[in-house]
Amino acid sequence: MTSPNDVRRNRAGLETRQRLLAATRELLSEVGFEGTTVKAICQKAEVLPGSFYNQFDSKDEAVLEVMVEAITAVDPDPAHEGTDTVADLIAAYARFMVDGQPLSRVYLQMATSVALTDEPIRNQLIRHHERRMERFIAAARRLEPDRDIEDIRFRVQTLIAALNGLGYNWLIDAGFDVAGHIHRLAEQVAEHGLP
Amino acid sequence: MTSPNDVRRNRAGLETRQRLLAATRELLSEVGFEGTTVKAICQKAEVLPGSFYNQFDSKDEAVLEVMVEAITAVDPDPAHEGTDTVADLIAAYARFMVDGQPLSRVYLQMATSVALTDEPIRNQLIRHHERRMERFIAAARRLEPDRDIEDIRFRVQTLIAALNGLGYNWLIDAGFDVAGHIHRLAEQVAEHGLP
DNA sequence: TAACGGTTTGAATGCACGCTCAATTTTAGT
DNA sequence: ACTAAAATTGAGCGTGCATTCAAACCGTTA
Repeated sequence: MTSPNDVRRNRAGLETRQRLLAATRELLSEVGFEGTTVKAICQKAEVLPGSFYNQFDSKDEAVLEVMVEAITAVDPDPAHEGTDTVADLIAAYARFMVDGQPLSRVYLQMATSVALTDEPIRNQLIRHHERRMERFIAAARRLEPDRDIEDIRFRVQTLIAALNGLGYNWLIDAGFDVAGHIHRLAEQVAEHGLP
Repeated sequence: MTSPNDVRRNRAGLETRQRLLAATRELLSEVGFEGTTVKAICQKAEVLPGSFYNQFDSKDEAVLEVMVEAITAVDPDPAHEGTDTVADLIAAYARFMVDGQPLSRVYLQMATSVALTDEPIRNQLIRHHERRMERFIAAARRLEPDRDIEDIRFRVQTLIAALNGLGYNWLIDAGFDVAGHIHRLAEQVAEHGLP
């Protein structure tokens, strides 16, 4: 066991761990899961394979840690839960996309690669998605209390799908202005309610 | 060269080729690009590796063929271009998703895995996406001729992103009712115009 | 400063991958 | 039936992957 929680570590070791995690993040975001090899991680982190395995039991352990990081990073500012508006939530997603790099790119990629074959990751993603849905729905009911709850649910699902879809556009075509597009979407919702 | 166009082939060879392509489609859809190994393809097609390489120069050639297949399959009924409505196009996408399996799953996966590192595939995807945008925009202008063209462009982009996003939901959570959701979306557009 | 233990080293291991090939069998035109 | 080309066989090759390990190296603390 070399898990960081049950072993007394030196400062040097913790630094190495951080460098390895940063390298894993960047590689996952740039070249995807296939291209993220232990050798590449070690080269980027300027560390030899033996040190990698002093910090992690396996390659998957490092990758998993970055992915869980990515999933939790999508949920912005949990303190405001219960008071944020739909426009707030949409804007927060745009911010996560652009400022949250490279983690945001990892998040988008994950959904259609590792999540398909890795049961725990998939379940975590699905649970996260449901939580996000509920938060959007709560905000939408505050915005339009009179609208039918089923209708709100349907519209929120479509809205979140659109946000993710725009993210995928951006993932493939780096020139696509996600932030601008999502910002305009947020304005529209603020003015005219859910689409 | 073992390309099927410039070599005289026997019936047996063509059948083997079809079986190998079918196996590749299914594997890409079920286990993604990583899990799709030559050995797995051959086992599923009940063929030995030597025969695979009698039909294809490389694993990538077979995978590429399936991916191009998937990209072109999204464009439904090109004959109706110029007369179809937005609701038609949306409904056609729902049909492709459900009936077009396993090709539709390959299409969705591709965008966030292979397309990131494979330049030709990425360009083909981007070009395809633009063509689809134009077709939706043309239909939207027929539906609402008075609306500002930039506004239509923005709404269509959001709409297509939502369709793709719903597809990704379904990719991860097989229980998600894409067809139903997209159908409801088509109805809404038919009644109240673009969201 | 001694010594215990975490850290780094880098060569080495085993394995799964894509891919090859000479021998053999099957197909199809004559 | 003959024959030339196509298809199949399956052992085997090289490569690059994740991972291991004994030895050397330092940080920390008593």
